[in-house]
Amino acid sequence: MKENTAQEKKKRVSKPVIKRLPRYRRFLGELMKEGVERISSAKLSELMGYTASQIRQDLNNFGAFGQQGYGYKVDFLYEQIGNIMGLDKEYYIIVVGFGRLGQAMAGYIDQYEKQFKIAGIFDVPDKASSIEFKDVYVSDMDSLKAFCKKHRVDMAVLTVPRSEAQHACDTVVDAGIKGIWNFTSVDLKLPEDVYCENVHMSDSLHELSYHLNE
Amino acid sequence: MKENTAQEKKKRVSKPVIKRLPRYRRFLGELMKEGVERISSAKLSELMGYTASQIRQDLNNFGAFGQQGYGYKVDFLYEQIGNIMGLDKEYYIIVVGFGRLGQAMAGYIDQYEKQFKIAGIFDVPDKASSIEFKDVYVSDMDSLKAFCKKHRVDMAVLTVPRSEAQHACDTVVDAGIKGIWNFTSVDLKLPEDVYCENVHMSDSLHELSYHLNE
DNA sequence: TAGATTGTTAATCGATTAACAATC
DNA sequence: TAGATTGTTAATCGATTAACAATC
Repeated sequence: MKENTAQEKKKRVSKPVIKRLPRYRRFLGELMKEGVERISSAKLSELMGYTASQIRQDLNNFGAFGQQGYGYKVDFLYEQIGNIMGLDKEYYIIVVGFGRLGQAMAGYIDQYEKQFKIAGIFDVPDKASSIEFKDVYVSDMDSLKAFCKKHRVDMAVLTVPRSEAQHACDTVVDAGIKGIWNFTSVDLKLPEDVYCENVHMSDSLHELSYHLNE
Repeated sequence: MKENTAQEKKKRVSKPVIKRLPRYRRFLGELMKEGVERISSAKLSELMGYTASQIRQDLNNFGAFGQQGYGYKVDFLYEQIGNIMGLDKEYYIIVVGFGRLGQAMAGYIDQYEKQFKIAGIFDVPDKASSIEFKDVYVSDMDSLKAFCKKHRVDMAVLTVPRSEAQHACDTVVDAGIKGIWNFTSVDLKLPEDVYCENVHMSDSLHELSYHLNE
């Protein structure tokens, strides 16, 4: 994972650009469904609310995907952006914390994110093995590290209670996992080589509250 | 909600600042729990990873909450930021879509977000009234508008399937709701006076995938 | 008072937008 | 070829950081 890919030849891509990538792909996916074959940055601008200039700048961070005088081929661009984000590969995920939210996320991943596979589910002993998700049993947290030694695991979804968050995180990091999808409303302390994507529900709700009062 | 509050005397506060507010409050809340009474921007900087300069700039968008030579009183600042975000008020929420995710969110709000009250729950007829959350029955979507006429409703949590998202959104907007907490992985089309806070799970997961491949 | 730390103005940096030459 | 639209360089705008006078 450290070859000199398109992403790395150029100087580091900025955070705002990366944050926009999934949305580009999502819109292109919609266009594909509607049978649209090509699109110009101007049309995409109208659709997405970014300037055409920004769209072209964003894409040119990764390569020249368009054609002068023509625009972009929708399916080609969709695929390219997918590749840039690594969505051409498969990922094995474990779910840590299998309450309502953990179950919802496992269901979501299973149903909508085909290249992400639920490899294992972990929770405290009294919840462990009392429930089951498809063909995956819920195991005791204590067996997490051993499990990761035995099976490939690329990321962990953290859906444990606030109070368990840092401890669960430490366990997962200790097991060698490098990607965390964090739903715990806590900012986790992490080593540098582990990437954590936060879904801070509480922050999000409070921001909504702010805007209602503007 | 249009008085000349502190937020509005000064020129419009920028989006990045607003996004940081909930996180400030969260950290201050932690400090309070630990019994810390005062904190300087320098200490907070260490803790949160923003520069001290940025912290002072951010706060001074809303007023002068500190004291030269002393720093900030933790509990006072916590409360002020809460006020700025409108967290001194109560909000009535309806949950639209009561699958696993809707149930998880209702549970989360009920347990952790005390000033947000679950006023009603809506889903399609065959799910309606088959389940129940605390003292709230699940009603048919068709009754949503009438419900909002009768009861105060400040926001709607959308947790319906992708395919139903825009329709559910239209229903909610038609019922006069001005705040939407959107979990549907779809960008909703909205009138200008409705604010929508998105939790795009799919985008978030794909961003994580990107970073794993850097 | 002296020391500390804010509030605020000025300087820098980075991201967005505009412009246009390259080219399909 | 003429028209359209990209890729890319240059200009602008906004956000972050630095600096320092005000003041507790």
